[in-house]
Amino acid sequence: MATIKDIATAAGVSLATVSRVINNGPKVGDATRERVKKIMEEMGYRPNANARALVTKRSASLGVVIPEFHDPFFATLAHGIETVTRKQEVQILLSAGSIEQATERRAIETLLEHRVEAMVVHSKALPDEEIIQFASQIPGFMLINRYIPEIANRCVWLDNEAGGQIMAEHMIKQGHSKLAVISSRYQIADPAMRLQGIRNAMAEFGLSVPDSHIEYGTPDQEGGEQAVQNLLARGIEFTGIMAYNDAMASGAMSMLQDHNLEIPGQVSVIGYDDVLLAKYCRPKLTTLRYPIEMMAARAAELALSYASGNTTTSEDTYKYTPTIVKRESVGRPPSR
Amino acid sequence: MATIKDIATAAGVSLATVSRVINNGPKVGDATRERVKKIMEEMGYRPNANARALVTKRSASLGVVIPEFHDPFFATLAHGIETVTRKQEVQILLSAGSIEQATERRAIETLLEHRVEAMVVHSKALPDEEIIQFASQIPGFMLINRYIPEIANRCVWLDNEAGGQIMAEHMIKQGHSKLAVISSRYQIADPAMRLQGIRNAMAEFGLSVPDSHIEYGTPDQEGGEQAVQNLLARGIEFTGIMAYNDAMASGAMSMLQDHNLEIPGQVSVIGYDDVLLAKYCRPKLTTLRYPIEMMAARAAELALSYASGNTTTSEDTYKYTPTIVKRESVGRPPSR
DNA sequence: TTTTTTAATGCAATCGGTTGAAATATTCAT
DNA sequence: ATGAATATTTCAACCGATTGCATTAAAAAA
Repeated sequence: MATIKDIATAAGVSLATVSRVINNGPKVGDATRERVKKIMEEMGYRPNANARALVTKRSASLGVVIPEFHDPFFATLAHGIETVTRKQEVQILLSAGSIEQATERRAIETLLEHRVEAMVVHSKALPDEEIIQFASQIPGFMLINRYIPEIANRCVWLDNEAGGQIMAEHMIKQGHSKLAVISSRYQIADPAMRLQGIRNAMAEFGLSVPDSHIEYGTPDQEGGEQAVQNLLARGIEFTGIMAYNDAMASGAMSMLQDHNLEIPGQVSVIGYDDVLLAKYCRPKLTTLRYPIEMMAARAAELALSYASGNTTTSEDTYKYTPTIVKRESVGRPPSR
Repeated sequence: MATIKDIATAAGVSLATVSRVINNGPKVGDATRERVKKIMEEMGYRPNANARALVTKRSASLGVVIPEFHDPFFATLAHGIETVTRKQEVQILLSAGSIEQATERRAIETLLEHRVEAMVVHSKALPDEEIIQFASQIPGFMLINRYIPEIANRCVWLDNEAGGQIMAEHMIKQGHSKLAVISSRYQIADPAMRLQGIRNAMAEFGLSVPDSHIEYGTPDQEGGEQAVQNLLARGIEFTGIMAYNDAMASGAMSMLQDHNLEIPGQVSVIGYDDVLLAKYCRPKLTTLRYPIEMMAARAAELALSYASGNTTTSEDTYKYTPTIVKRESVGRPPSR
């Protein structure tokens, strides 16, 4: 592959001049510029991004750490980031860290080795201190879906508790009082916060969620199916189910339907996240909109902005609150 | 960020020695090795991947070009790649090219600038010659989901025609003879090939697909909904629908259900791809399994292998054939 | 103890660019 | 025509590593 030196030789000019042509720098005569450009074209020259990053200390790329691509939620997140990197002509360097301390750490370190000056990180496993450490080390470090007060202006996050509250309030206002909860068994903050929000709302109306009405499962369709199965097997009575996410909600619906329970006629189901699936399943899922794409885009913009030297003017905080999306899976409880 | 020189100074040794410690090279005394390691640890040293790539001409990363992350199909593809890069400690550099010549080309060129020696490319818009050109330029270039005879050993692809055939045969064997087709309106090879396969199968049984029974739409849920709407509006009679992909199939099912048509009681629907959605929708979709994750992993392995100097022993070809996944959306046609 | 052999370390060139300062060429006003 | 001002172009140092070769120190053999 042709180097800048080859071009310089072919064009009969110095390296410096070629470099200036490449970067559309000033101080190059029009004639020379054209000639060099033509030769670059002919020789199929491509600047070496590594060499460039080395000397400029800028990499024109944004690092992203997510647990996995597979999950539609993270795919949407990635898509949000992509919309801004595309606009800014920045590359995406992806590193997957699967909700495990070691892999998350490794993922960030790899990005660090590539000297990406901006990164959007989704980390649930690393302790606060370590994240703070990274954030202070990397100007363009942005944390998504997690809030750490010490680095508030580096966090783009969703108010999970508010979401839980909104979810429960909606169900209660529809007339439900016997509500079951399907939560995630993973020990990260989110399920706990959503549950707390639910509890708050229930308390507000003088209700509560007995432990017997809470089932924990893997946060996917199977988890949802099993949870409902358990609930049913234990003979729990409920007219509504609040799920940790849409996948679980969808699994729950499947299982309910298998037991010939009508949705929302006999049981209402509400999800969380509003991923694609919510629109595709039947009945269409009433859920909470997690504006992850927008949030991811915001995080990417901020990361890039901080990386290029900007600092927050105020102690901005990037908190988002989910909103309810009413579709078909929630209705009034059976009158009986 | 500390450089190798800082470490060398701190440890009182030369750059070369530090470099050897980093790379676990030979020719370093045990005592020195330990001392240097300790200092690297203390100073939080991270080798600069750019500098390294520059001198070694190897980047330890794999480039990926896909149209978008959002689509579950491509998310799965990316996931397949990730399983192998994770194992081989290789980074993923993602570049999105949205089924447009210009962006696809740009995406590949960007990867080229980063001197990634291995890449997995999903390109539908670039002409054969250009792809061949890239392939000859880049030893580790692998093309996924497209077959170009001249570079057969660089292609990992699905036999779309066979898929169409299997799909139609299955429907016919179930007893269907009045079949409608919902295809994609995008002018890429895939829809045409799937349709051809369908035609072949029909012909085999003395049947055919009149143009009136084919609807074209965007390859997503809306497209599927509209297609069915059109079919119904035109008063076409059919007992089965063969969709271009699962999203369209799911849209089709929604619309059929909105018209109180039972699936599969009155109308059977078959999809293509077997993405997550197929399991989540109701009734669960009978579809063709597109082993994209496995294929992507294979492509990534090959890319990495070619990149590190291996060549194919034979004129291997990496063709995959879809298999049918029987779920709930296909049954016998109404006896009437 | 001296000479070989082997192990450990350092030197210095190199990868492909960027960029401030110096050198050279060109243009303009006088 | 001449010196000053301005526009082009080149020089050379540097970014942070790797690596073949030379050098030095230590261990083994004579």
